Amino acid sequence: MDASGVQPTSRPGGRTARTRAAVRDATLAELAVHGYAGLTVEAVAARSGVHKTTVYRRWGGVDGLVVDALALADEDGWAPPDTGSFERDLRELAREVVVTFAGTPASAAFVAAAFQSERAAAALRDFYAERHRRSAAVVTRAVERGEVPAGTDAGAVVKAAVAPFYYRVLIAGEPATEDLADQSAAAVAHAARAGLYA
Amino acid sequence: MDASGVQPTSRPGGRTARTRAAVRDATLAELAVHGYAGLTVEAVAARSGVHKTTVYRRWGGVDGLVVDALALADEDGWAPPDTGSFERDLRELAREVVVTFAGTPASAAFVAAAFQSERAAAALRDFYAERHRRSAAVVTRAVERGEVPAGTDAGAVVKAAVAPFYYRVLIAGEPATEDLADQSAAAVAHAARAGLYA
DNA sequence: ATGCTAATGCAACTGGAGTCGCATTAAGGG
DNA sequence: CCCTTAATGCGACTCCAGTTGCATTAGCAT
Repeated sequence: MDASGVQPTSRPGGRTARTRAAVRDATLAELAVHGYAGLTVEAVAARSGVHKTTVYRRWGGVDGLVVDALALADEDGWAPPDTGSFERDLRELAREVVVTFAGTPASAAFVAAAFQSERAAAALRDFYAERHRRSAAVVTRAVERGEVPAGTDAGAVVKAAVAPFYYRVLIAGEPATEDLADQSAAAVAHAARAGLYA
Repeated sequence: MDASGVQPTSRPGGRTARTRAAVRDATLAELAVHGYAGLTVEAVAARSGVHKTTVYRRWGGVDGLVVDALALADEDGWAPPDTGSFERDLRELAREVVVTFAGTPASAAFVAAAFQSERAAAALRDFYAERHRRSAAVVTRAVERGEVPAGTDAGAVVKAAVAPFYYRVLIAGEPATEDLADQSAAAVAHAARAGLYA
């Protein structure tokens, strides 16, 4: 599938690439200032210097802008932590979530977009599926080291460790701290070692 | 605070009450069919037989409609399970989340609304704060029975147990099953008994 | 270089969300 | 029962997101 969500072009030359980059940058800037609820095609067009008709034609609307921005995040070379210790890996994973939400204003916007648009929802599902696929290595290595019993559900472990932060920040509207990351990682690691995620 | 979010009326007589009930019902019906993204004041007005001007005046917009509907859920007499066992209580709590999301189309809409409107976000925060306040009894009773060490953070325990379901259903876009509820409850109970949420 | 055409720019148009001023209805007090 | 006025009904109006037809610019092949 076309990871970007933007219609492929048969003429990917200089101007087209410049347009796309300008729109992408403008989208992230607008998201940082106004959030998804305040994201408008018109503002992105004005900020990027690209005509709004062009934005509508190539991105389809605000949801397409977000999908394109999300595809960027998917293309980064992210890899899960590898500290040599299961619990420390989980802790780093959880801390990363906290830091990302605090430092990347667009992250909550991606979730907000998913609630408004099926296209954005599909892109977000793909994004998280890929993250979880990569994160499974944390559990695999723990099994190899004998820290965790074989047959442990890697996906369930990773999701249990990070879910409280998404829940607090996005659903319940509470702040999340790194202390909570330590607590969550310790609790999940303890249960996983006992074989409760098998 | 005015739990409903609707402007209080100095004439709460028959017609006003009928109007509000009709609009509330229409809102829930529209949410069930179109979700929050497809919720329009015009459709609610048409379905309820109330003029759209009235809806705008009393509810302010689509977000107000959702806030009012959410206030209803807040007024129910919900109480956390009390099975006599810590782990079974947690399991019931988690299963309730799964069942509610499967059976109440409006539940996801409340979260979606919170991403679009500060009013809705505040209402949802209040809703969850109240839920957690009531749920803390599960942990309190477990402490009294000696199942869990004193000083355990009740909020953290409850959130850890239910967060994976919100995460899966709302963020990652995966289905949630009752089997996962059992797994989550067992893992959290195990960690709590070990004093990891103190 | 030059012609073809994909990609973009541009302005006018459409449609629906939300507002406003005024008319009408009915709740509640006397 | 009648009077006051809160609450609602009603239609016209504004405003902005999104669309459309046509003009212009610039990739890319020859």
